[in-house]
Amino acid sequence: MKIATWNVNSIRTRLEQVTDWLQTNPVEVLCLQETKVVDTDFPRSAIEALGYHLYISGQKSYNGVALFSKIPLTDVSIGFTPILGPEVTELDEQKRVITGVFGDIRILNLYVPNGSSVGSDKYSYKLTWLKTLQDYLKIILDKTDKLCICGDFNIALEARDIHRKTTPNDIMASPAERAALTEILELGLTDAFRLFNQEPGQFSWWDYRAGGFARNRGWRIDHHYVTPKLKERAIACTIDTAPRKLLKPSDHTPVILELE
Amino acid sequence: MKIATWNVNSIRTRLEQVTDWLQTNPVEVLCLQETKVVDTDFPRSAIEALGYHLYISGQKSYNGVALFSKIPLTDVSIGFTPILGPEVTELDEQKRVITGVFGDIRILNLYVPNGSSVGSDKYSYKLTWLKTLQDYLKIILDKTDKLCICGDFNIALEARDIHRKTTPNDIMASPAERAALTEILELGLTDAFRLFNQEPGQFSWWDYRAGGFARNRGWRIDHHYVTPKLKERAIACTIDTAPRKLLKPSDHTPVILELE
DNA sequence: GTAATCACAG
DNA sequence: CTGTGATTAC
Repeated sequence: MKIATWNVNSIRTRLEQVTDWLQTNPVEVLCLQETKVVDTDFPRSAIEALGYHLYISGQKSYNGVALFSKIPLTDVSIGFTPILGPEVTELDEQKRVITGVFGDIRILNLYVPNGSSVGSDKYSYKLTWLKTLQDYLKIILDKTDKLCICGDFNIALEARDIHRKTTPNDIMASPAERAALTEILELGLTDAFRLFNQEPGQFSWWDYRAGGFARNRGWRIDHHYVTPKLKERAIACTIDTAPRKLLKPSDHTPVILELE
Repeated sequence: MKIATWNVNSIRTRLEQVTDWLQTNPVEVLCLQETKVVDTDFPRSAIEALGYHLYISGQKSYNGVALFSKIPLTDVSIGFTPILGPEVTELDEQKRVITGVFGDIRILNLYVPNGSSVGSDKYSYKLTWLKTLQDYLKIILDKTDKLCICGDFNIALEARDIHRKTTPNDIMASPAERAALTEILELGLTDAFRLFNQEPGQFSWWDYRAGGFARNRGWRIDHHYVTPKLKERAIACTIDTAPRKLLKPSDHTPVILELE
């Protein structure tokens, strides 16, 4: 089975590209981020017409996540609150978390905050959010040993995941962000992409500005993280750059994990 | 020779439609209104590539007029000020007037203010502007007997030029507007379109809202007004509705005057 | 209904 | 550079 993740930067603007992609890439599960639309305006029918069940959590203008699945998901939940309780409802105002179970695999789709710039209020929010995610995962991992977390993490952990040298002041590569994500992975999660590919220059996002894609000035910030039980079943993990080459593309491109 | 007028509602948005139209309608002169772009950003080269000389006067966001001509124009001037002097510079802040001479014919391209609603500040501005136009034309007509004024007048003089009954409160059909334009025409100008067509339901503008074009709920507000010497040479005056049928059209469509 | 700008976010 | 949304204008 295949599980893909794609930050589409507006599902309404990208709908045709998403449906086209699903027709040539009929993955079992597609995790979207930055849908940028409230649930009532989500273009459900175009996706349902392709045989997918939809689970969505969106807001006006910003953020928003969606899960498309070939079979109905069970135990779907939205946000941190269902697991962590009412102390975290404020963090759920931004729609960044949705999860459900496909067969025996829990899939968690995340849109990690960008953080804007190191030291900003948004940076603090990102670190708080990651700490909360860690708390959330501890509970989830008590309940399942087959978890696949995927999404736009807005963090690149290693130099080879970035087209240029970075400094501690670079958002998405700062020590505190990397430490927060590393602590999370130490709960027992593996970067599925690096099971199969050790090359530098493997990117999933290229800034729209200054011809980032044309010059391959990208970052690998869209990830699949899996528990040991799923690591055993991983067959491939690939980045599909084709959608990024289209006219009016998202700044991100899909990443696909294949499990047996 | 053919002289066309077209309110394009943004030359940048409509550029391809304009160049397509000029290729099938290689008129000698095209007068544009509502170009909505400052002169430095006007897409000159696409028009020049079709063999036209350009004379433009634009501003940011609003208004803006342009003259395209197959041969260089002489005695080009912009605004009322070159003729009426510094007392009218304030009226020239909005770019609505451009003129030049093609062979022996002076062409004056106008974008008359819309006026918003009867009694508003913009309505007063429209009436003041029309009074100033009258002063301007008195001087122009002292110098030439071959004048063709064309543009978006934002006034329909007769009931047959409008799809519905109007009241004195209707902008573009109010008595004061009609009187102001009638006084101008009494300087010796003739509506070229009505030399050839007496039918009602001949429109050049349809509101984008409520399917105005589909229901033919239009107004004839784009005109050619000519002096007697040009009236003698007029062969035809037609409205080309084809561009209004395209995807993402201007709300106006071209009107073409043919002279011998 | 369509387009332009601005402010905001990424 | 791209997207959304508020605003203004026609």
